[in-house]
Amino acid sequence: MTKRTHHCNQLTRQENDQNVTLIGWVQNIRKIGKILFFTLADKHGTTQIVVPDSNPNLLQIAQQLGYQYVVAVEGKVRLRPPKDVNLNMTTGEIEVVASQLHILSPCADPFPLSIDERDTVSEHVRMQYRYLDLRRPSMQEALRFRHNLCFCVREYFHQQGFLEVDTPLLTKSTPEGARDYLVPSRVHPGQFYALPQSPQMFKQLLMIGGVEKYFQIAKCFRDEDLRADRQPEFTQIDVEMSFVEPEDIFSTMEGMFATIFQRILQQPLSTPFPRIRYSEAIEKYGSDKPDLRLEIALQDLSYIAQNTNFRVFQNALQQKGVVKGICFPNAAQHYSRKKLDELATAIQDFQAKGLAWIKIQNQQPQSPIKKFFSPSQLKQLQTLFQANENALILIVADSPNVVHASLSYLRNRLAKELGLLDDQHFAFCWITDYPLFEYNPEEERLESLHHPFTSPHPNDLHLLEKDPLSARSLAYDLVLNGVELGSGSIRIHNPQIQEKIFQLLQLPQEEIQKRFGFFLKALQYGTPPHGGIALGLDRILMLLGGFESIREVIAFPKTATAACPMTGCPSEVSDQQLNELHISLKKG
RNA sequence: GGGGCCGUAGCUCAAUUGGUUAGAGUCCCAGACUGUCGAUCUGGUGGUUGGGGGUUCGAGUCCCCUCGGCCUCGCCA
Repeated sequence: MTKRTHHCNQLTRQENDQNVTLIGWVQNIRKIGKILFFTLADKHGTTQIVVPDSNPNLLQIAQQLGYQYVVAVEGKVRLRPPKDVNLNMTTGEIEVVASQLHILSPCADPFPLSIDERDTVSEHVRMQYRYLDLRRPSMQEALRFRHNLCFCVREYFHQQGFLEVDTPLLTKSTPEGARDYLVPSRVHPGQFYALPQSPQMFKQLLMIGGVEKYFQIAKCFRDEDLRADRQPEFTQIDVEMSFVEPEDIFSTMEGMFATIFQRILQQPLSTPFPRIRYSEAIEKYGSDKPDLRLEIALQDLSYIAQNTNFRVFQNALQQKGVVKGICFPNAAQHYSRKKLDELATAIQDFQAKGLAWIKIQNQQPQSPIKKFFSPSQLKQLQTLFQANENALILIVADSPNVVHASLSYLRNRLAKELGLLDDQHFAFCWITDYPLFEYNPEEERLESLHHPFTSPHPNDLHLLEKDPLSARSLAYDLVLNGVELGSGSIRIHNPQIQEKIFQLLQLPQEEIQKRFGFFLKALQYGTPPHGGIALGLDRILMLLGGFESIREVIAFPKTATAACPMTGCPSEVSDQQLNELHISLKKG
């Protein structure tokens, strides 16, 4: 095959007069009289090729060229006439005068999408022809970005003395948590492997195995409904360390991000990241994944509300609810009655029954509920929210969960609508001191908030029996710009405590042995204190790269229904395959 | 499982209150053009309006079902 001597972003006036060979895809052909120009593109860039009128045989071959043909061009570099220099191209000072053209591969017509970045192509078509979509420079850049970041992560952990260890993809189903993807066993009729939701138990077993510092860029699988930032298979930066406390994990990960920012983004990153206790995050921002690009916090006005005549506030407070609000300066004129109604409708998703609002306009509070407040109460409100002219205060009265979910949503939504969020700014924070358990009212039992291997907070061990819901854990989340990047914890290394947790989760002894027996056994043989974290690699790339969806940083992503329009998976399989797997399908 | 938006030429879109033969740009084909670079100019090809059913004199438009895409609530230890 013809070998290329240069790539398509390489030639400058330095190479003037040199004989070169380039190989690439034909981008666009311009025929002017008897001269023919075309742009040749490879992954590095583009170069203009001229087929001169002095070579009729070559022109004849050039006539056969079409969009996205793969062609090898032999020719001589020459400087363009000064008036025809194209400053938009790296190679715009030169062109290659073709002496030979070899069509290596023609391209089917019609071409199903445009490679040109200036054109928009629907995402469905992009997914169907992902291999063509990938030819777009922005997608090449996204793939390179992902590679560079992974490379940087591996180098960082390597230098810190970590070992990257592969863990199995065919493993044991451990209910609790997300729905598993199952793989039927041919050799064991009626039995199934599960694809890992995370390598959780394996990385702990590696600690028991004396590895001390483990990391892995690990594929994980969860059979749950999708979102813009959720795929059925995704990638985690998975980390586990022995003999550590939370702060050791924090500084290790901060070091990783500092390295990424320095090498990949070439911008400074301020460390350490702020640490915020879970309870404080909920009180101040209504969420355990606050967007700290925005300083505005929620305010509790229950003490004012309880003295007003407003029935809605009274009722909420009587039912152990709260009245809280959030104030946006300079927002009043942007929110008409109609838009405020839309906000009220939107928070119905979170079971909120209503939205109260106050605008400060012409130095006066304007509000449908103004009549329920005395002048001094209005004054108190304005002071509490530091509400100046043109401020907009949004208030929700309900149970704490509803109030926090609603106001957190409104905080994010208005910040976005008002253009207060700079996507070039990266605000990290650690959320700490999570509760160990939450109550599942449907199953009438406790559930682990993080996972059942999470160590209780040492100061709260005494609460496990009498008030488990008040017990804190040594779990933590890392949040970036309002998105949860991942979570981790210090693990339980004491088999008695681990068994105690399983009991509190009301797992029957038999069940515990069946699911986790091997793991409890392992804990008995000298388990080092250990802990770790797992971060969503795709989400990190999405945020640092300024993408709207993690699909943009995954070469071959799936749709919202977990399908692939390109390969057509999932798909039916033959009866023979099913027979071998001892599976019969339900009719209907 | 629920809610919202969407589906018209290969691609990106338009089509008035339900009213003539569903248009435009681009792509492709042919011709013209000796410095273009999203070339330009002239002409041409290209349609099961996602699919099925219904209402109507008449459906891209209204109704029902269905398929597909995107967003979102629930869900995601």
